[in-house]
Amino acid sequence: MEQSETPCGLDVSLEIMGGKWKPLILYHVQDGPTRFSEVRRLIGGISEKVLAQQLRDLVAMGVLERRDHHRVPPVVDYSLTPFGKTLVEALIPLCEWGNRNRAHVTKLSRNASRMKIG
Amino acid sequence: MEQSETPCGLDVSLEIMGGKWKPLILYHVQDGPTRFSEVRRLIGGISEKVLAQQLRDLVAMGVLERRDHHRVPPVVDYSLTPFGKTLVEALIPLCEWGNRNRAHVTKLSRNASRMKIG
DNA sequence: GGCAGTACATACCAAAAGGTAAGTGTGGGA
DNA sequence: TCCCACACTTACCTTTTGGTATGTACTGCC
Repeated sequence: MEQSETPCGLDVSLEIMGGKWKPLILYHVQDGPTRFSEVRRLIGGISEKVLAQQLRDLVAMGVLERRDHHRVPPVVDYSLTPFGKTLVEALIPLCEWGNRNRAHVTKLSRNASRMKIG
Repeated sequence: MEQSETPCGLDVSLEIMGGKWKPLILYHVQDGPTRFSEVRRLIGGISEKVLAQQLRDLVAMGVLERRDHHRVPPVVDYSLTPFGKTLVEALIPLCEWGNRNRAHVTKLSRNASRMKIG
């Protein structure tokens, strides 16, 4: 990206939210403080280990805030920082694009894997 | 994602453009037909092998079109399909977000790696 | 023949990301 | 005492992605 001549900030955005799970985590936390187990449930299919790791990164990058309620059993929730909210706003178009094109892409994926086999 | 209760199409978008290089490729091809070597130059830091692989995927998913000019030396260019254009449009907010927050994120990255060492 | 330019492909490996299984700490209740 | 719920952590492994080095195909030129 260092040699790019056009202004593209995707390297920056991707540094924060790149990967399989971070975009989804950010999306699902947008409605307010969300508990670890609830984040996991909303996303589906992510292991506790990977979720913990990804949340830790997002907190470190200042887009998520972690609040420990000091209870037993533990109660911890995660919410977007103001900074994080700006990022999620930038993610929404991509989310909507996905929704609009879900059927089409599903078909494409099937065709693509057929071509690989054939 | 299957168990998600809120409509989030990010799984779909990420299926097409997920990963280190695809977003950047899509961004850099938006101005019209772009040759393999030019894509590589614009992006910077990507190997020929990985570029070829990523372009192949994007063509397979119908967001890029490959045109071979049947010359020697070979002349091949890649351009966005109409479908691909809609995707790049959805990527622009993320790109702009990255540009706006580049300095802030650079600082965060430095702090994050310091914390890991310390 | 060798060399050039271009767009790949192949072989093998490194690095990163993700996954499964089991473990830890804490207070509360039976 | 044991068991529970919750949010993690640790150990070890698998899968995916990216990387380096080299090779291939093609025509034209010296």
